[in-house]
Amino acid sequence: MTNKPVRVRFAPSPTGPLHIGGVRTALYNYLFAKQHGGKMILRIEDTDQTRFVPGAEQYIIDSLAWCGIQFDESVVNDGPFGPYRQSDRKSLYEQYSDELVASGNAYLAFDTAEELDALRKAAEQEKKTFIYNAETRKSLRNSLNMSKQEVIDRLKDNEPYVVRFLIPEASEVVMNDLIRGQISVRTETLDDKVLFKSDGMPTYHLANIVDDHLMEITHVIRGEEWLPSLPLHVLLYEAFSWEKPEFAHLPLLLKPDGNGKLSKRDGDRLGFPVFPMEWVDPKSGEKSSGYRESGYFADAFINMLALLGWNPGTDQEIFTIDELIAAFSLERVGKSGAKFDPEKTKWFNHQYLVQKSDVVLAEQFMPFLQEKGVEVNPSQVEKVVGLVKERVQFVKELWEESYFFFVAPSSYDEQVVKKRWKENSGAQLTDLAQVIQAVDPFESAAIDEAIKNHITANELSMGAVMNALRLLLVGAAKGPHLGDIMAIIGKEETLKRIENGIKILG
RNA sequence: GCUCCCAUCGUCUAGCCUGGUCAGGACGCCAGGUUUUCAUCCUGGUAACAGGGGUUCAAAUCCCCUUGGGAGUACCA
Repeated sequence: MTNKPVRVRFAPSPTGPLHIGGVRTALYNYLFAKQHGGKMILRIEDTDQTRFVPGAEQYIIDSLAWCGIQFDESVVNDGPFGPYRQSDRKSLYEQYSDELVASGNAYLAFDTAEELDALRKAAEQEKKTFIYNAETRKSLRNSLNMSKQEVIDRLKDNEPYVVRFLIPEASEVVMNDLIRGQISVRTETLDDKVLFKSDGMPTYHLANIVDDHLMEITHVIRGEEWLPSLPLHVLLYEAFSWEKPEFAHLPLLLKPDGNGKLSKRDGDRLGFPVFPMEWVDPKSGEKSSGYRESGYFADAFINMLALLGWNPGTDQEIFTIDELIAAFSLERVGKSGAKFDPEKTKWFNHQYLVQKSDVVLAEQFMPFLQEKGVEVNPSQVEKVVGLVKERVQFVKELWEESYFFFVAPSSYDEQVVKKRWKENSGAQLTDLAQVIQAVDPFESAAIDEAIKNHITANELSMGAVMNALRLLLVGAAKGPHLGDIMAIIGKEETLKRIENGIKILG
């Protein structure tokens, strides 16, 4: 490991929304950078102009901001190593491509895409894979097989060409991965990847190495899908005689059912979001749900993601972002893919919801109340939220557990009526209403005491009376302590509900 | 097909490097308890070292094979 200041980058391609696997990669980069007092860089890798999706770059920026992942240098937050969008760095790459050709590490190839396609198809017919390598490159149309003059003539004729990396023959590439340890591959199995495309843009492989070098990236933390191209990247660093960064390839996020990499489609198919924020495809108009819109807290979402593939080695599961920064380490990132569990994500959200103050929750609950046409003062909502927050996972579920604080029951749960409403219930509650009427001040403890005394004095059944009372006040067999409910809705409303209920149920 | 990576409860995982605790925790599920209801909460339970060979007094742990899974295999990233 070097002792240079840590610089890591998250380098997405703006070809669509960022899914949770990408968010996790960004998160691990962020945690690593923060822990080491280093810099976190966002670099947009848009070297493929054919895959440009409008809005994707902004989506990436916005959703990471929602997650609380901040960048020290990015397309919107310029720094000393910019620009941070590869299309804006276009003019930079050709010289490096040329340098590799000049040093004999790369060559020009004039094969057309159609020719190569045909070759691949033919190979496939024989159950083989066409590889542009030592075996085949000698019989293809490239500068290795041409005289200098022929190459010059073709260039003069503006014949399209690509630059391919010349994979060294018969040697072993030995690589180190911070998570997996040493990995080695024989160069015979590698192919001469295109570094520079005929459209004047570099491929990912070239741009990524050049930019990581120029931006002085010290640690490349990326998804495991990049592991197969690590040998190429290592060879590229060696061809340039550049110092390589450390590499860490993160295990993949797998779909909850069956196998395979988690993909866009899985989310709405299985009923949970795969994106941090809602995304509307600009072409099809198709909508994909997001964690933010589904009611997840950003900190709960991040906490859940952090534990998916990494663990602290202790029993702690709830972490603030600062605790994550302090505890994170690449050494404790697992090697195997993790199936994403939507249920546990909800549990995390519940944990965070309960921890939030009543003031904050009331504030977030207000819009839902307004939507229901309920008018209440904030302090009232705070009290209600405090009483019911343990019962829900999401703010939006608060209504279902607390509507009876705001509106009188319009109907009574049939099952409960059957079970709790007896012939004498009406008479008992009429008497009880008298007792309640007399309570002053109208506070939970005082109400409880009055009711208890009344029940004891008259030798009534606590369960029978209270359950019937709950039915009239709530309309169902649910809700917090009855004394608390009555105190909050007030004496007048309490009596009204009792009277009204007796009228209906008899 | 080929190359590379991976393999502990249904899921996330600890334990593996430095062999020797009934293989630990969490989510889920089930049961019991608390409670005037429901939920929370508390207690308990369910459930795993993929298989086979070695090495060793002793293997989840070290080695090999098999099987299974994943990724990559574009002038995409």
